[in-house]
Amino acid sequence: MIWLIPGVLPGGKVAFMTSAPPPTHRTGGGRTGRPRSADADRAILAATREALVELGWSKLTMGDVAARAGVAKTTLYRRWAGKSELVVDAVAALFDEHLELPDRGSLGADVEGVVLQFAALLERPETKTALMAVVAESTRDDALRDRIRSAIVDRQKTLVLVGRERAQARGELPAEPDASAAARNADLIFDVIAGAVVHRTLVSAEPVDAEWARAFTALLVGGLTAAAAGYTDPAA
Amino acid sequence: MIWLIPGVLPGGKVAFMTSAPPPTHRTGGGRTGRPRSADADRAILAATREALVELGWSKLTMGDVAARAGVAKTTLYRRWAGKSELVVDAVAALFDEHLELPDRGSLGADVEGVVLQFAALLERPETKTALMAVVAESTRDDALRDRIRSAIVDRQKTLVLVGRERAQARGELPAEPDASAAARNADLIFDVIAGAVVHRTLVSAEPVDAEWARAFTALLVGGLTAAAAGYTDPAA
DNA sequence: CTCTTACGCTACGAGCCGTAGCGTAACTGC
DNA sequence: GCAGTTACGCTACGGCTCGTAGCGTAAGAG
Repeated sequence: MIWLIPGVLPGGKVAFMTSAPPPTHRTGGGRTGRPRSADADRAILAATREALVELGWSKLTMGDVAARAGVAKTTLYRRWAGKSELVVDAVAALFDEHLELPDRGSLGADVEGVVLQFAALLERPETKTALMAVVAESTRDDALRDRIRSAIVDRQKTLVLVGRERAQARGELPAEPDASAAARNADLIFDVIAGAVVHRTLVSAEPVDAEWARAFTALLVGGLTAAAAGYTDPAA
Repeated sequence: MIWLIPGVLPGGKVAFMTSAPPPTHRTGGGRTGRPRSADADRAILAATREALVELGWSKLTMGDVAARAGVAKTTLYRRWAGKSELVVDAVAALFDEHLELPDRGSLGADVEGVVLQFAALLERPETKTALMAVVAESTRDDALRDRIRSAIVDRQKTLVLVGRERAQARGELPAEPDASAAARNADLIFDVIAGAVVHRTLVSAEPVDAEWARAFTALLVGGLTAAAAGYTDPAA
């Protein structure tokens, strides 16, 4: 059983948090009783990020976070089902704050921008140690997977959609024939960009610098324009 | 301090395992004393894979694996420093067995083949739950990172190098100007392929089917040939 | 037959988990 | 104000996992 409760993240934006029991997380209106402390939320999430930097994912404990935040351990468990859920919300706030896509004038420049931005986010020790861990956890927890998707992944995917729209408006890319093909294509591009940056940063453990971003962008944009020109396997 | 000890994996191939104390892991010749049981090695690694399938990474414990393998818990700790190291060796054996690159006649066909092969490996519950977890762990453990690299990542990268060599022999791709550029390029392609497949499988949680593999291959090969034709950002 | 190393077993302190129980604090509606 | 309701802090707890120590035994090397 999963409850979806609208909650307010540090950025002031509304997100959805899944909690264990029915935690009635409202901010302004409604029910009776003592309301949950928004200060506690902020303190807990900030403490979580701090603990991630100092201890990393595996050595981070709920008790430690509670102590840092100055709240009781039970308060954490009243709001989050466990470490994974807590950490997802804690790092999701960073994605909220640091992802944007200013128009840089060309498809290539836009791609390069988003690559560097995403890479900068992944270079942070909080995200570096947390992201793969929660993804690993999500392979056995569908609710957690949905939480990651809505709190983190979808925010990145938006950038791809915006970038493609701009490129089409500029005439750099053709319009998609139908909606489902467009969606498949966007998913593909998203997996390629996000996957390459993540793999470079976390598996190969080498920096996404300007040079790499340029080479990657050339490869991707080349592929996109080639595909637009009707490329198929020459051996087929 | 790290020791590198040649050991024999299930496939019969020789791999390198890092153990905590000086465990003198020899098979045929050398020192005095009772030799380590190769049967125990096989049983432990098989038990680890079995436990990964049933329990997943987070609920797998050293005690459980020892019980399944029919050995004492202390024996595990005599050979592996902890859960991460053990799991890396356990899944590395799968990569040894299931990665190969038959010549399919064209660059596109080779890419598609390796994508599907890698995806099939990632669809297994053992690898699915383990790979991201150990990568996450490795962000705070350099020795573990090296172990992952030599036991898993380098085996995949070899396929990229073989594929490129073939493509160059076929005339599908030009020869590289210098060695360092060639290495950078191979790293880029590797991060793109492995990253996209991993991201698609584990983050987007959608299958790498024939259709996706074809679309991805078209994108990548298109980018490679475009780059070979001297593509640069048209807005630059 | 001795030396050396690996193994199985038991036992242990330490740490974290997640929850129960209780008294208190904060806010709502009457 | 006052009752009703919900959140909070605190304490305590059983249960589990960790990683190690100690000891007697098993298996090869010389």
